[in-house]
Amino acid sequence: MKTPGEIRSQSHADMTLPPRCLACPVQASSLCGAIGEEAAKALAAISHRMRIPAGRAIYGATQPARSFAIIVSGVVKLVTAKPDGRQQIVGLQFPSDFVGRPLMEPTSLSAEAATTLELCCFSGRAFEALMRDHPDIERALLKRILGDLDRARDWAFLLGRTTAQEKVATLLHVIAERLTRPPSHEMKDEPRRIGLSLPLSRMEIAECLGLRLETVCRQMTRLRSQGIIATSGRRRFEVLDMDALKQCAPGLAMSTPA
Amino acid sequence: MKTPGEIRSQSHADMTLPPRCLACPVQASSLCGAIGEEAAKALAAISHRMRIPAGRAIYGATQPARSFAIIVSGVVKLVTAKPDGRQQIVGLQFPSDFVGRPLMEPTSLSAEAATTLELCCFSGRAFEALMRDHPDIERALLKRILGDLDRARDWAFLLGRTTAQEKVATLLHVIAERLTRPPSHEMKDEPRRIGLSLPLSRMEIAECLGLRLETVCRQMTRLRSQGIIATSGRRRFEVLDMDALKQCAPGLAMSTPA
DNA sequence: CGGGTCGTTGACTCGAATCAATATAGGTGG
DNA sequence: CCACCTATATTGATTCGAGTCAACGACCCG
Repeated sequence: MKTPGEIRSQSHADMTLPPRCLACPVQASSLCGAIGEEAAKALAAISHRMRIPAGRAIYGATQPARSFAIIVSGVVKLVTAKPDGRQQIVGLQFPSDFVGRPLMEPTSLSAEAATTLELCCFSGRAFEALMRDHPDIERALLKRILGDLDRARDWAFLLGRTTAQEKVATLLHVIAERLTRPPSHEMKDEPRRIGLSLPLSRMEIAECLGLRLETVCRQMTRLRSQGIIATSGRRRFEVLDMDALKQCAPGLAMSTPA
Repeated sequence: MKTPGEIRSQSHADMTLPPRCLACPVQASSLCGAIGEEAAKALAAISHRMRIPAGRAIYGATQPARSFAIIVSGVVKLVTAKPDGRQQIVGLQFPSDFVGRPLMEPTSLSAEAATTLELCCFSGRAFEALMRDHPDIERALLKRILGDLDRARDWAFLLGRTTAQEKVATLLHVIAERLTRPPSHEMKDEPRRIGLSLPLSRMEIAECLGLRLETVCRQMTRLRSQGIIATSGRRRFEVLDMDALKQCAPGLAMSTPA
């Protein structure tokens, strides 16, 4: 590794963000958009794009990988599995979210690609070193983790205090919100109808919500018969009436990214 | 690494930790024990002890208080309440845990004293300023928040994938663990029997676990009839067989503090 | 010592789980 | 390209755990 001398500070002035950053769909709403220009350039210098197929584990028991990433496209599911076979998806990470556990030892939690992913990766060592040099990176990360914490707690409310109907409606609403505005768009004329590709199977939805897959099916059938959503094929689905969907969901502060 | 400012470290050198810190039961296991001596002294300089009666809100909708604290004794419950009246306790904070939301706007989450509390408080502004000057404070905080995040996700597993029996057993186990070793004691000869004062009412336990209070009662009765726990009065309870209790609880990585 | 809150227990209901049978999508090889 | 095949999704019938409603009992306060 280069000594932290002249190269870093001097050549930063004329360094420019690489084209992939300038064209990055999540730049504005991700960690890189929340830090100073100099830090952003330094971060860009250690980043590389990576494409990961659906189903692959990013980290977990098998791979305690000390490497971090920002999601450019796709969805990551965070799974806890217990020895007796039960498992629960305890969180979803969407484009612009951060994935990884800087400073912390790996736990029983694992992260898997729910869909094909495009990641902007940072090697663990380099990222942690950069955090030390650039306080604003550390601060931005802290804010983001605090956002994750809020969402984890909203998730707990969802699991503890709602009916199957509300659970399914809320999850679909969150997915629709997070996947239809890849960059944190201002909510202009929010369209009533939107169509998208569901990043999760019925089984995975059930694992998110602490339900059985049959129950998820039934609730989706119900929402379909109420004219709130439509589905075709296994993954394509459409929100026909966003307001009605929101109606079915309790509180939900979950949608807002960190 | 200690290039910046001999002056600072020198003037701090003759400062000493106040007596209340030296005698503090949670010093070693809390944030202050995870930072450098200089930072610890600076933190001590802006801290003050505060006693809060059970039931009082620490922050929340009513009081978006920008002030932070470390719990010296007592238990804090984190509550989300929705307009329709439903509410869920989404986390408990025990002695040595950090309470507050630096850098973040207040949310719908509120924190309340479950028992009488003894807090070591920091004014929000001063603490945030100190974070800027002392990277190790910020780093320690980040680690702690990551620990909270893990626990929040364990909580989600508990709510989503377990029976009423397991929920109650797990919560009692966590409470017993966290309240019987105020400082992070090494697990020596873990006693089979321990007695303590339950920090939560049956109703609050139910709110933690997404259950009804009658269900909590029934499960406690069951554990009692199995000879695993004993209760007397409303708040006093005793673990008669720690192993059996652990047996009833699934995974639970929840007990370990950040 | 009385009153009210909190806890316990019982009888019954209901929502989601479970068990089981099809139906459909979407990929594969002929 | 089509027919087949398997994983996934849907629907139905039934069971069971937790919720609900209700009564009673115990603790703790003044």
